[in-house]
This record gives sequence, C-alpha cells and structure tokens, in this order.
Amino acid sequence: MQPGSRRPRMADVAERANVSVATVSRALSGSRSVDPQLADRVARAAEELGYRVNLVGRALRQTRSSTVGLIVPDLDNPFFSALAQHLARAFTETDSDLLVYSADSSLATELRGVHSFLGRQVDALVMIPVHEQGSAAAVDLAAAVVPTVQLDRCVPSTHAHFVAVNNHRGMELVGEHVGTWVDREQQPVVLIGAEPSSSSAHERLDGFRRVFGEDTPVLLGSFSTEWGHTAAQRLLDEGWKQATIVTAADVIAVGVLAQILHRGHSVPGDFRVIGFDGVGAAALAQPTLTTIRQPVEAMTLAIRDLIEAGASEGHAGGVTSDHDDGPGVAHRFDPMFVPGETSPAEHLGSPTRA
Amino acid sequence: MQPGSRRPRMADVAERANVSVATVSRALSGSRSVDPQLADRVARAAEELGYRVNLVGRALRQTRSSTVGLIVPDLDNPFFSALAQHLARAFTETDSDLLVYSADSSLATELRGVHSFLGRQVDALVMIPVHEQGSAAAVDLAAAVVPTVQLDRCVPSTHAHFVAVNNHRGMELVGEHVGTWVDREQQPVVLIGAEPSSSSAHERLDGFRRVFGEDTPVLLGSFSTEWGHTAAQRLLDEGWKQATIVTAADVIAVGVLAQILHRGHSVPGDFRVIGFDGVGAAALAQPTLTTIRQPVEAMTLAIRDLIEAGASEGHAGGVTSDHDDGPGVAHRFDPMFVPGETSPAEHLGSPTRA
DNA sequence: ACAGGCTTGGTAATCGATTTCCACATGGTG
DNA sequence: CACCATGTGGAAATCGATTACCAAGCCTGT
Repeated sequence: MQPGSRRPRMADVAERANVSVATVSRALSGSRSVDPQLADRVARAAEELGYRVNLVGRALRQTRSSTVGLIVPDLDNPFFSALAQHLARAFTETDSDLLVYSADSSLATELRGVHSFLGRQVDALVMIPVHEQGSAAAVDLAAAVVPTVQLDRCVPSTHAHFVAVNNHRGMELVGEHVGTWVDREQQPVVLIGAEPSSSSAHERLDGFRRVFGEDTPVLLGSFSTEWGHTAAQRLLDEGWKQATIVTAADVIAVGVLAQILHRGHSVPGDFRVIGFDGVGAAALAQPTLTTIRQPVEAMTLAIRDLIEAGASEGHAGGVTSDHDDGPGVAHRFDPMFVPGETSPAEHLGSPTRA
Repeated sequence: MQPGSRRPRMADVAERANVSVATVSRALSGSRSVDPQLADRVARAAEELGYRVNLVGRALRQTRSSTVGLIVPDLDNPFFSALAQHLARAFTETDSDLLVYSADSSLATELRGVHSFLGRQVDALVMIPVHEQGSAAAVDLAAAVVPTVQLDRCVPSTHAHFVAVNNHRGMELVGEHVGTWVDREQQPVVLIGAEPSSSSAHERLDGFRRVFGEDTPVLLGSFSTEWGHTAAQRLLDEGWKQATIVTAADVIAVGVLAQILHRGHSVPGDFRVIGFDGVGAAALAQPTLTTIRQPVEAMTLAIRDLIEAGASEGHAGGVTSDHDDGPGVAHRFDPMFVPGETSPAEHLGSPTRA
C-alpha cells in the first residue's frame, strides 16, 4: 500500500523484534525451541508487519517445496477433473499442496509441464500420461528426478509407480452382469471403446475381447461424449435394432445413451448400455447408468500415502513392488459393479452364481 | 542415476565449458550476447550434463516466477474445469504457465491457496471466489500483493479486476426468446437457480426478476445436477403439468431435463428448459440444450492480456476502468443465445422484433 | 567448586540462479 | 597517436530463507 513499502522479509521481522533472523526462523517454524518471551515478540512483530514467509527462498534452501504436481491430459474430461478434485482433497490434510497442470492433450505441452514442475522442485509428481508411447520421454524424465506416480494410464517402459483400476476385472464384472440375462447367441454385444493409445483404453479393449471373444464387434474412437454420439449413430444407421452396448467410459456411454433415446429406441428394452468409471459428472446421468465404478477415493489416498512414504527416502522405493523392472510398480484396485437403469436388473435367482 | 550424482548446477556446466557461471547464464538465457564459440561450448556442456535450470533459484533472484495461479472453487463443476482448460490453453502461447489449485469449496482452503501462490511468487492470480462475502479476505489479500483478476464471480468490496459475462443481458436474451412464444398469462415461468451466495447466482436471479417480474416463482439451490434433479422433482410433485423452466446453469438444466423426461413428460411439449453457460461437458446434453452461451474464449484471452499488460507495471492498472473504487474494474462480455431442442424454435415471422 | 551436558541465541555459510560492476580488448575517429 | 565507445568475460553481490557451527549460560552430580 505505502509507496516505498516492499514486501517484508524475515530480516524486517528480526529487526522489529530485536532478535536475529535465525531466531525468527526458528520461532515461526518451530524447528527448535526458543524462549517463549522471544517467540512472542517475534510472533507479534510478524503479525504487525503482515509478514508471510517467502516459499521460494525456503524451497531454494531446503531443496524441496512442499508441493506435489499433477499433470492431466485435459480438464474437460470429467473423469480427469474428478480425479484432480479427489487428489486435491486428499492432499489438504497434508502440509503440501497439489498444483494441477493441463497438458491440453499435447505431448509437447505435457513435457513442458514436467520441466516446469521439476524446475520448481516439486516433491513428487502425479501424471496421467497423454499417450501410451508418446509420453514415455516425459514420464521417464520425471521419474528420474522425483518420485513419480502414474495414474489411470501408464507408459509401459518406465519404473515409475502406477495406480489404476484393474481394467480386466472391470470387464469381467461386465461379463458376469451381462451373463445373467443375455443369451449371446441371440443378442449381439458390442464395445464402443477408445483407440488403444492409452493403457486404459488398451486394457479395456483387451479385457472386453477376453471376456466376450475376439470376434465380438468393437468401435474405437476417443474418450468423449461426441464419440459416443457418433458411434451410436453409426450403429443405428447400420440397422441395429437391439444390442448390449459396452462402453469404455461413462462419457462415451452418455453420448451413446442420448443418441439412442433421441432416435426413439428404448433403454433397456432394445438397447442396454453399460458405462465405465462411475465417477465425475457423467456418473449423474439420467436414466442412471449401469457402470463399473473405480474406487477413486482409495486410489487417491493410496497415491498420497505412496508419496508421503516415498518422499522421505529419495524416491527409490520402500513400497512393495510387483516387479522391479519393466512396467514399473503397479498398484491395482478392484472396481465395483453399479447397477443402473440402462440394463436389466440382475436375476436374483439361482443360475450361474459361481 | 549414478550413485553420487546430484542434479547438475550452473556451476557444473561452467566448469565443464571452462567459463564462468555468468557466461553460462548469459549464454543460456541470451540476456546478453556472448562469443558464439563460447556459447556453443556452453550449450554442448549443458546438453551433455542434462542440465536444466532451477526455476526456484531464478525466481528468488528475479522476484518473479513466470507463473500464474488459478484458484477455482472446485473442479467437479464442468463449467469451472472448462474455464480452467481454456485459461490454460490461453497461457500456453505465453512463456508463463498456469497452475490450478482447487479450493474444495472451502473458504479456509481457498485462503490457503492464496497464501501458497503468493508465497511462491506467482506473477498474477486468477480467482473464481468461493463465496460472495466470505472470500473477501482471500481476494483482498491477493490483490494487495499481485495483479489479481476475478473470474465469473466477484466479491463486491475489492479493487481487483473482474471478468465475467453480462448476466443481466443473458436473462434479457432469455426473455426475448421466451417472449416469442409464451403467452405468460397462460404458461407459467419458473427459475431454478442457485442461492445468491455467489455474484453470478445473485445477478442471474436479479436479472430474471427484472425480466420476468418480482413475483415469478423461483427455486434456489446450488450449481449442481443433483439440485436440478431435486428441484424438478419438487415441481412435478407439486402437480405442475407444463412450464417454461429457466435455469441458472447448464449443470442444473441437465438435471432438470433428465428428471422431467424420466417422469414421462415431453420436452419441449409440456416443459421447456433453458440453460445458462453453454460451455463444458454439460453443453453436450442430448436433447441439445437451449442455452445462453458465455464467450469463454474471449474472456480467457482478455484475462491473459490483462495480466500480460498489468504484470509489467506493478499491478496498479493500465486498463481502462469503469470505476476506480468500490467493486473494482469490471469487464463484461455479452452472452449469445444458442437455440436447442429443449424449447420451441423461434418464430421467424414478424412479431416483436424490436 | 568444577566438569560435562543441555538449552538457546547469534554469526555466517548455503541453496542456485541473475545481475551489477569492473577490467580488458578492440575498433573507429579526431 | 590519443581517446572514447562498444563488446565481452569474470568476480562478487544479491534474492530470502534455513541451518551448521559456535559460544554463552545454566543446571546437575560428585
């Protein structure tokens, strides 16, 4: 406010309280005990000057910044923003805070984000890689410098930790559900998925094929509602009158669903639709979506703990690993089946309960 | 990788290139011309060592960090995450990068975010305040230290810039649209809005009342799809059979829409639904939503320019201001009407074309 | 009464860059 | 030939904190 006033430094507080800067630092951070009377003087002086510690100076000295970076492919995808939100919440209980960077679906921007975070001395990095192969350089670079956790998707070549849902298990759950009513000789099944340029799309496609057979038709696009629209349109234009539509994500499913209803077909009468993720805005669709829910809460807490633990010992390990080479340390979480109105209710009877 | 290897510093590069650190700094940043031959040696040495500049050290010296902070109330709201995404994109062309912090809808967390960003010496701050009154302390603090721009919502008491859509104009557009078909004596109009704890909710409510009259019924809740569900349910339970439903946001509208269709009513036959925002995942609803679109592209670019301009002159102004006291400098953008399937098409005839 | 341990305050080094200031060389000009 | 402007490299100050190290005071046990 005052013309000549710059931001107060620790030296200003020290002067006002008539102590040394070391005492101020110790009093404010509590890193060593100081005389209560002095501590009080310091606190008062800091208060009066409106002093706030300069985290850049601190970070430089401590070579850590109490910051965790998160790099997401984009924020428009409600699943990613839900992950970001959950992760942010998980870190509010910590003394470090989470900063989010959007790669804008670009490998170059993603790499820039890594450089930026590394340059700012983040204590750890969480990444949802943009591309299964293309992001390798970015992830490897990150993992070479700070504890790094891949979330939801991974690049196969890196040592970095990886936290994700068990996608194969998810597709098995779909299979079990569908198995309760479908006579697959009669009713066709189709996957509306995403191009396997991310490991999650890849694994869901693999899982689907493993459960429903290699010859079951699939349509591959992107993780977006628009793609759901387009794909459903294509199906209907080809003359399909009924089907069980498995999708690779809720965002796709809501597009599919809207298109099908829009064209006057009934759900779950003619078409059944099954989503994947069960998290974020898309999970609020009406009619309620039958879907496979990822345990995002548990996953984000796991990441936090992984980081809290790993950060103390130089990002070399400390957590039980599946492998110690190749695809890195994978932490898989089992998904949950969530019944909704877009597929028939389960038979409560006896059949294949194995 | 190597056991004893720490991260290379500028001094390491200097040693390897047989020059001083000053020369390295100048060669790499180009802040002053250096002998091309030396510059080449430096570049090679840096390359070989895998040197990357430590942005913390730089920030400390320069007292700026090439960083802009964005604080959003939460990331689950697709409108906010769309704003974040657009803003991030706007800044990729710049040499500073945008870091996003979620306040988790909490005033305390929001304040923590401000402290965190200020401590990290961000060059500017963009905030979507959590609460019209409650966020005053956070915004004021931010604005006192760095150029600060409020986005979408504002607190009334501050000097900080404010970029938002003209909400009154938005409601006028709704009025003009509705005026083309509704005989308001016959067909009831109702607003499903949000509690006026944010300026946007406030202004939309005011605008609605100004256009449709003080006695027109309103239901107020939150900016969420769940609230849309609930409110629509309440309306239907009260026995409404037809209405023109104006909403304060697309996220609300999709909830309303889903509920109405779910209960077997027709849209736009019995009920017409009009959204607000026209941006983010909610804008992709099917049937397509009639809505008022905010010019988010222009708004985010304006913020970028405001910051680029203001940052150079000590956050004291430089942009034309409406007032210089009180509610701060407001930059209003006119919204656009976007016809959709949830309301009748406009009369293309002659009537009130004024 | 004194050695040894514990607490606590201060001085100065340190983190890693940028930038000021100075020195030297070079080249053009009166 | 003297002189000054210009270009370029290096030494050292600087940004704002933390912390290693030292010194002084106090307590306790013998």
